[in-house]
Amino acid sequence: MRSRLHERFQSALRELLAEAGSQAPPPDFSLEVPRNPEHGDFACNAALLLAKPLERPPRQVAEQLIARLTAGEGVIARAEVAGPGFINVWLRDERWQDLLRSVLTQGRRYGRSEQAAGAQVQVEFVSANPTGPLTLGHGRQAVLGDCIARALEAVGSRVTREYYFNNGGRQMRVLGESVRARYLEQLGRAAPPPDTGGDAETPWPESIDGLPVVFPRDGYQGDYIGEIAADLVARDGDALTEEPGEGVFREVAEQQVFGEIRKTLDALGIHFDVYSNEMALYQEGKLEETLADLRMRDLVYESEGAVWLRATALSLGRDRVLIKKTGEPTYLLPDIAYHREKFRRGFDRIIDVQGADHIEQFPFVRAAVGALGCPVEKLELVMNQFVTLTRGGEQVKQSKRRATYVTVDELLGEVGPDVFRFFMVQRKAEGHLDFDLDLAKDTDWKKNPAYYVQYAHARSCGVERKAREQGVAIPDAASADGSLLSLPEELEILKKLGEFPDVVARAAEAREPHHLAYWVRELAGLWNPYLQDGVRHRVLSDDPALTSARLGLALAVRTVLANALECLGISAPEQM
RNA sequence: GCCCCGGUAGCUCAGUCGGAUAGAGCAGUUGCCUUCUAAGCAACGGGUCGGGGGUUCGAUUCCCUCCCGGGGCACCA
Repeated sequence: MRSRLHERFQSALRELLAEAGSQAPPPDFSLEVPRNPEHGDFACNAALLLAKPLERPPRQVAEQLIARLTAGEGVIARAEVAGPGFINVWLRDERWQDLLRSVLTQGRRYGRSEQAAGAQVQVEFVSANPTGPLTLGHGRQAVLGDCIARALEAVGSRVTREYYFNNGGRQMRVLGESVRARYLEQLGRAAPPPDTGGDAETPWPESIDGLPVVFPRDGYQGDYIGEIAADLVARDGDALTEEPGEGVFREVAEQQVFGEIRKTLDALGIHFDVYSNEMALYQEGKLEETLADLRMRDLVYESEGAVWLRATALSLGRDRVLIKKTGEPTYLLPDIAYHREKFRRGFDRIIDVQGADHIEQFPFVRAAVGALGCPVEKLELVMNQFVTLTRGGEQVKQSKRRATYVTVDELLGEVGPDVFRFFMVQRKAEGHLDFDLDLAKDTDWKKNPAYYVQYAHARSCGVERKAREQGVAIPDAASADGSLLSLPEELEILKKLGEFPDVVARAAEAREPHHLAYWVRELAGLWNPYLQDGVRHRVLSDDPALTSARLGLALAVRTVLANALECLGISAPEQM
């Protein structure tokens, strides 16, 4: 609806400019749905922008534009100049009523488009290393990344969802050592680690009561480590006590932890197309290759026994270590190699979704792959801030170190995936998110926005069920007739439905799926009261024509609610 | 100290590449209504858009500066 009107404005602008002998291209004007309905269905600021190049007062320009817009047949019912020179436009009611038919015709496709048809996009997200269960921050990112992917798919992109993890470095070794220590403890061959209260100054004894302390100082304290160890004891008894290093334990732990992560993601309805890892890059020689190519461009030097990236030559603030003096790479080198592979795989667009604690690294990766000749304008970063959890009106303390953080699994157990997803996606990514557990657990549909939206859908289905029971014919795309939908609230709902394709497009382009969550809440906020009223208007009434029209509206709203929820990966139940 | 992100109603937050009288939900007050699924509708109250300066027809939005909160500034991930 908006895009057609936008074209009309654009051609009117061109005419006006040409007439005045101006070579200037039409300015980038706005055409928006105004907050205040008294300002029309759409409001346009074009005349204000054109006033200067045309050297005429804005209101006069507006008049001339209106004359051109309203000439000939009309989707436009009326247009008027307002304020300093805005043009407010009202469309004919029929234009909105026709939406009923077009929504029902398009069905599940309504809202989708081909704006980005065929674009190959990679979205990399979560990418948590398999050292423990997913935390709320990961959960937020999982939902965010998946919703971005869904929005992109809705505008025609072909999306590869990808999960990359580091499994070659020190953290995985510590993971293995932690499991080994618990294993030995359970067999009575090692002492449990002392509680230092997280204080790095407290000494770490080599043994307690004659038993060695094997648990590493920076080991993983979560219960899941002990569980993995217990599995090993049950499976192999004490056969592993003589294992030389942490290797066996590390492999088992990685497999187990990663399996759990995938289960969690499954429960969230998130499925990755590709899992990449650091070890594969090693095995394929990608690190050496990348290092050699960087060296060729004089971006590598050695100092203090380490190998450095000369990032200052790429106008970054400082140089950074690529290979530690221990001979082990930092995460920077594999990250650079990995991103280079992304470019080689031919994506049109590469989107990294990363937590706020990771963004420091991004400029270095981008600069490095840029220096290696990759078209970095295709690479973009979506950053997401942390999640805090509020329970009983108080913030829940989270400490990764002491493993007292709340996991995605725990929360899913309390609220289920639909509520979890809705709450995680409803805030813009770059802002902090306060997860209000009391509200999330509240099953009162009126209060809990996730249920409120789902309930709007379920109710519409209920209306249809009731209609069938009463033997009322269910309208379809061919028989639906919106022309009887003339109550203000009905037109308002139709206009809302008309916004949906624009909302999807915006969510996709801006990588901001929270707009969808807001918008669908607004639609439900119009529809639930409409159904609730039942006095001023009933869907099922004595008037067959009106019943058919309103039933058509119910079907259309239900379709759009379902489509919007689909974009958010949330189910649209037919009953609640 | 430097970098990134926030600061909008009592609370949680939207706010369209600069637009008109700044919005929603929840919470509060008042009146009405009694339902196609679990009550809804209407009205009211509530704001120096963190402070100050600048840019211009116009700034919550852009620039500068300061304050507050979160995160980051490793040969940790």
